Amino acid sequence: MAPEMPVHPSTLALVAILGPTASGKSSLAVSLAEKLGGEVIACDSTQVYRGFDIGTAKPSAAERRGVPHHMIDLVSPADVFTAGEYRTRALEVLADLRRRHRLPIFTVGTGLYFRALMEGLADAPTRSDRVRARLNATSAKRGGPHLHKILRRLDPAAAGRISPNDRQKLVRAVEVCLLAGSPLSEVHRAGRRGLQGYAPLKIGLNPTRQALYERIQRRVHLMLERGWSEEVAALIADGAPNAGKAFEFIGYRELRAHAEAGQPLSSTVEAIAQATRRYAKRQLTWFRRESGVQWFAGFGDEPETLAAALDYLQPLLKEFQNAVGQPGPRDAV
RNA sequence: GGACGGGUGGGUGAGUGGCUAAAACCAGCAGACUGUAAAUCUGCCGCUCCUUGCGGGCUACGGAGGUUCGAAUCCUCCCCCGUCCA
Repeated sequence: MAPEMPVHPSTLALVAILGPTASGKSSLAVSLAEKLGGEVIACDSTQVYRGFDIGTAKPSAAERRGVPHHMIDLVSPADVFTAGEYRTRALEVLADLRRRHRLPIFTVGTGLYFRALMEGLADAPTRSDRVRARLNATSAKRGGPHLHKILRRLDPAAAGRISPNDRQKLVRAVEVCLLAGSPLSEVHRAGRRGLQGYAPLKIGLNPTRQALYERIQRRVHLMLERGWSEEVAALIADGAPNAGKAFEFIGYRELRAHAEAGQPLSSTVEAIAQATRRYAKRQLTWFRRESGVQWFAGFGDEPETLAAALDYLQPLLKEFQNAVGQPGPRDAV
């Protein structure tokens, strides 16, 4: 989307490709990077984990075709990575690309991370495992709605927005209230600082539901053929913690259950495909709300989609100085 | 050929006379989501009409009849499936 305001000389373009899993974001990103002088920045909560490669659809060296990729393989399986860390580190990457005059191209699978980057996060305390342990213990003892009662006292407005059954969000809300010493709603009201100096050009991939579901089904098999089970076995052998966040990822939890409890492979495959479909749906729900997205009907690896995306982007990119294929910085207007 | 058991909404499956358009779960669809987000949570889910109401009509528990004020639920016959006996 073209920026509404007059373009300040220091404003740079930023391309973001949004789409559900298996819609071909990575492929399109690499092609665009080649054509436009860009580098790829993954915006994906799972690809930051080292060792979790096949099931997170991390692009292989061959698929990257020499285009630099960022925000991949940042942490080990035992770590907990968060939206806040994503923002911090992605800002560093952006600064680096700015210095080198490269066009940032995001592949966005995790809507929250992208929003955290673009709109910022409130100045809230980071997660505290100590507080969480306490909250989880009491809520386990006193029942689910107990947390909700606490939150109603601390922050009635937030309590109104969060379901009494939503333990995860309740824990976070209470945690912030306790650590910040003021209601979460107030912390949010204080505002957040969004990304400055960039004009986001958003491309959405939206193949038909049926085609997407078929591709998901095929991709599960493909990943297994590439050695997904072996990867999981190796991760278990290397001591990747069972309780760790990374083993919550789709497919990894199912394959671990398959390896450990001996679930039949066919039902495992079905479970993975199903979970992936539901995930894709949630992603689409999120992306539909994203403003200024130019939607394309096909998959990102189809030549027509690439051509259409270029048609859309190239005229817009003329305004900015960080896209190659342009005659450099323009000195006359 | 005989003896049992069973056929319920897209699937699994509860329901043995009215409170049942029919539990629950799954699938599907829609939505929310500011540090776990591939997570977590919410709503809808036979068709249809409108004055959108704990509203009206229609269709529905293998098929056809019957009993009853009232049947997915009881009876009769038929069809299909499973197990066992011949």
